[in-house]
Amino acid sequence: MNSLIEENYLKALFSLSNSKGEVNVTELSKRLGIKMPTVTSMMKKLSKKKMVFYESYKPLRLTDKGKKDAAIVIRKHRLTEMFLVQKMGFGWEQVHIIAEQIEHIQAPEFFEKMDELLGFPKIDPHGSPIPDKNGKMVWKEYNKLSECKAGDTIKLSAVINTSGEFLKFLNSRELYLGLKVKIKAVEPFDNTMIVSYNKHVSETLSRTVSERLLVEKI
Amino acid sequence: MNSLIEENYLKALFSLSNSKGEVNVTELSKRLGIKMPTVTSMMKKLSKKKMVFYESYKPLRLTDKGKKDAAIVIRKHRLTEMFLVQKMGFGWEQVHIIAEQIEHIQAPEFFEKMDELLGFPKIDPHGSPIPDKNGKMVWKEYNKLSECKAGDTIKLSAVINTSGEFLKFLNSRELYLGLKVKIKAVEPFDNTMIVSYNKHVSETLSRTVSERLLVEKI
DNA sequence: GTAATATATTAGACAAGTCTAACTTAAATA
DNA sequence: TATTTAAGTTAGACTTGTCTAATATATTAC
Repeated sequence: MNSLIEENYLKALFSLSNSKGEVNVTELSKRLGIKMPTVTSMMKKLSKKKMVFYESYKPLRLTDKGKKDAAIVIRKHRLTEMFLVQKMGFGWEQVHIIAEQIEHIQAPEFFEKMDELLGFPKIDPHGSPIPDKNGKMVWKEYNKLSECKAGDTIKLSAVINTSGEFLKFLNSRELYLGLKVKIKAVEPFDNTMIVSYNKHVSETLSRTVSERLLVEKI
Repeated sequence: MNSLIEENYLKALFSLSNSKGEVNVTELSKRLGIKMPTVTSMMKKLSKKKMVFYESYKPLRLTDKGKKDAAIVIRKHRLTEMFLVQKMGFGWEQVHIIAEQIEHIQAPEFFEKMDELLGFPKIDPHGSPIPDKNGKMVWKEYNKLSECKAGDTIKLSAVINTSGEFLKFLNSRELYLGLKVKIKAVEPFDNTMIVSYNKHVSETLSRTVSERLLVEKI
């Protein structure tokens, strides 16, 4: 079992590893707002617990166990955020700080239940994958279509919040996962997108739609 | 701001004071599973913080501030339990340990939201009052009617889980708060109660009903 | 009212997590 | 390559919350 504080180190190390590749003590120290000597001593401790590979002056790396434990904390964070928004009516801007606390609750059933009530989402509304209860996660961070700009060519990769209505809409326009789409223009006024794909030379997608489509740039 | 650990001391002291009147170090120590010298030193600390009145060898007493802070933790605990049961589908036996952790989350909005989603309950399903967000609580612990026995005379004091259906049922039998009721018999088989009140010489109440009625013994 | 017992406190140690100051190693630069 | 600078570590102190052993105060019983 990891302490709350150990969990925070693991989580920070996990997300830094994913965005930067190699992680050094300075970066981890900055991310956590904790001085370097403290970080060093925690790395030694986590090394003893087989959570990180640590050698003096070498970059920091999580072990498989460390990765798993970190992913589970991230899972709890993301499920909590979604639960707060979708089931309790909070706004997205409010939920991060609450989830930072709830992610440390030790009660797997609690998060299983959230997962169930949310319909077992695989990706959160930011396009970040939600690890499963064993810490396994689909390896990709997606962008929202709404964040792309005119001229981009992208591949549709996932959808958020798969309501029947939305899926029906996608079907009606022959939009499916894996599809290559070119963004022809973006209306500055209401962010409506004009796109083309396959035989569809000019299709209009509202902001409501483009925010629910996750894509990879090509 | 109190630490999680301070909160646990306050909570324990609060509930012991309510059930026993005077509280001594031994009792608090037993309740918390923490050795007496540790308790003594925490009492000194909480005394410095104006949370408890502490004098060597004297009984322990919470200050108004201490009571308020304790009541807020209890509020969070009780709201969490109700939320877990009523909104997330947990069983009553599962929720206590989870609530013990969530009660320490520092995010008033989170508990306000639970309160709202639960319809601002004043009493939890055990008949214990839920303090308001300022730590004020109605001073009474009720018993469930279902826990009374044949021969008891009681006063109906509160109802749990006030669905429209249930209120309609109470109305139809002319059962109202404040009513004096005599328990004539309890069926050992299904716990059905035979009661009399006013002009109703013999009325039958199912277990489902008697578990939702909170009473005071007379 | 004194002895025995129960209750409470003091003193000192320990673990976790933090810090600052001083020192070491590695990397960058001239 | 020698030097300067950046990065990392060691040493030692501090805080919070815990413990055990020893001591002090109340309470109970005779």
